[in-house]
Amino acid sequence: MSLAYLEKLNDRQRAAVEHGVGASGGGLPEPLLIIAGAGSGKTNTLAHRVAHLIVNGADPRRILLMTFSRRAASEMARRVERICRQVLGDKAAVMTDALAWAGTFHGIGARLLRIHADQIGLAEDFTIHDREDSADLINLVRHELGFSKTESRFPTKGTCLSIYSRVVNSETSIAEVLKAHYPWVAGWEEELKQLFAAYVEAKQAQNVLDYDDLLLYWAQMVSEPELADEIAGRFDHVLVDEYQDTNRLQAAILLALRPGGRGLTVVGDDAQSIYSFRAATVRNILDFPEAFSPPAHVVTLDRNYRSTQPILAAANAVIGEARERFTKNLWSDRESEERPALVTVRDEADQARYIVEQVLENRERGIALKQQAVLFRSSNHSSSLEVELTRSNIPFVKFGGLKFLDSAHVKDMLAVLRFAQNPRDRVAGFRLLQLLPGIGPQTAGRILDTIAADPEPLVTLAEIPAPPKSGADWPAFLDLLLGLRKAGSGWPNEISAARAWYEPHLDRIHEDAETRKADLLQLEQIAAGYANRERFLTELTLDPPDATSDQAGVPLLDEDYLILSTIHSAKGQEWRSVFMLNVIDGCIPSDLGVGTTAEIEEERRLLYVGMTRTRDSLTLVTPQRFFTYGQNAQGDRHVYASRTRFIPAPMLGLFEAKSWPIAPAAAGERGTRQVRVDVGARMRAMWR
DNA sequence: TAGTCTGTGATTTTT
DNA sequence: TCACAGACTA
Repeated sequence: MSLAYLEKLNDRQRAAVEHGVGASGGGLPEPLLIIAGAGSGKTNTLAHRVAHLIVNGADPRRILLMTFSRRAASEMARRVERICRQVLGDKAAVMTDALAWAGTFHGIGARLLRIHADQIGLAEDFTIHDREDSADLINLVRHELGFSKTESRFPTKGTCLSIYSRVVNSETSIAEVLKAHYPWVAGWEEELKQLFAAYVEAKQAQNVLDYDDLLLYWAQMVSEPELADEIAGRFDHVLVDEYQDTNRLQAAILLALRPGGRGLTVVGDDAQSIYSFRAATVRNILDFPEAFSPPAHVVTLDRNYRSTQPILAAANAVIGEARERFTKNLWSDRESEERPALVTVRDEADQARYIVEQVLENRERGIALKQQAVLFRSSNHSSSLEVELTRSNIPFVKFGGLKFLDSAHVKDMLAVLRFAQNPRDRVAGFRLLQLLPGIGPQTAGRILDTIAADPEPLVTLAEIPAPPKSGADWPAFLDLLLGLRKAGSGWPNEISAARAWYEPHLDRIHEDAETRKADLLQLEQIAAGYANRERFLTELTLDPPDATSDQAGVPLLDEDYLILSTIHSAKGQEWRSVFMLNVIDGCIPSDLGVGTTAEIEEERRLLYVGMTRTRDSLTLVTPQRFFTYGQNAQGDRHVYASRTRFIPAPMLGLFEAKSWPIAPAAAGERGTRQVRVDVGARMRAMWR
């Protein structure tokens, strides 16, 4: 048997791949922690480990592989197959197809819950609420409890949900969460407790789970010894990627799945921990070794294969200022003369023009648009760039921020399907009923109340008298729902039926119905890719399409387009050329994230994550003026921005400072002041 | 029920 | 500023 694939790894990677595999005694490997710096071949190492396990006889059906996104999971599966093929030949495809338990924590949780639903008193056809749905349900409960009419304002639905979610995911008390993260809400602790209790009851009555429930129910299942044996017994090896971004609840699940740690491998980089707002805690990865006895084996990968040395030098310097840090500096033997650029521009408009110019120049030099990315802290930072790109006919795809699924018409369509799937889902029903003319919140609520008691609510729905003003729309509505519920027409025909019913209502409700219809067609195409309605709803909620494009529809794979992405969504990716927007105080770190030192530290890591995404060229742009929208009492204004505090003056030598536009040559002798206003050009421009 | 008006709170990142 | 919630009116 040839193990040539191991030859291509460096010593550390190889140690991580081989740890405990085929050990004498034949038991499962001792727990392993791989600290993998940015660009150190982390994905590749993990894929090799999985492949190595399979090649050495591990049963792929009994390997649980958890990644932070489904895209990462399928990428991993692809690599595993490629490696296995070198040894196993054509058998590899069969083996890696059996790698069925690869996905996100939430996705795997949903699957296990459906399998064991019966044993934990859950109806198997539960539907899953996304954040918005959860917030809507909290809102309904909030009204019922009368908290919407209090003297001083009760926190909004979104805030309530965030608090709830943090309490659950961090396994702490409301009081602690309020004190640490929501001090201005501290007076509402009792009411919040009531609200959450009622929220939990509502979810159960309606047979719905929210994101947090997928983890929470899973954790509950595995804390019950008998069920724990059954579930943990499904797996021999459990491997977790991006472990620095897991929370306490997820750690608890892992520990319950592999109590002694045998067979457990986790990979991560504490310097890239950027999800604490989701209750992720870097302690998980730091405390991992000592959670076991003997402590877990640790392998550190610090050789970077991605970026050039000058880029790493700058990134190392930025993370070097961190108050706590556990990973070593990254190193690379990719020499380069080119330091990362720190470019000063006048304002956001110039920033956009500069990016467009540079992107096009890069493309002239043979770097495809897809190999270039523009990163930013917050989704709205790219808006002026998006305008400029559209003007210049540069196609782009944006990751992060507002989603396709958030638009009202898409949610309406999904509500139809969800209500048919689970007629006890009140949020879906509430939304759906109000689409009919003559039915508002009052009537909708009453109808839902009457049918709620019935085990098959749609039967009652068909029997109750039609609401007075709904006219001919009522029977059509019933026909649709009953038809869908019987699942007579099959998938994906069901979604066509739903769309046929919905479109007239869409025309009535929205002015811009035509553009919205295009989205619905797209939704229908996406739907065709799933086996049935339940799978479609579940997977769309757990793994929503995360990109929006300037053009309608998802761009074809062979088209070239520029990547725009939030730094968070850029995790794990790499490009040949990376631009970062608004590298100024107020954006990175965000004004909102400077409350505590822990928050500031996370913002620093965010900059680090962004900088380490690139292979060849890195450009940080700092506009001198930045427009803020009314967050301050004064309202709308622009501020004179300064370079981010994470790149203090002593660090400037690691960068190539430039300003743009380049001052005309005639003025060159007079020294190099950065601000230069071409008044003449402005005068001329007035008349053009 | 549906549309308009007013006052207040909020800010970002995502499964 | 903007978005949203609640109140008021036709």
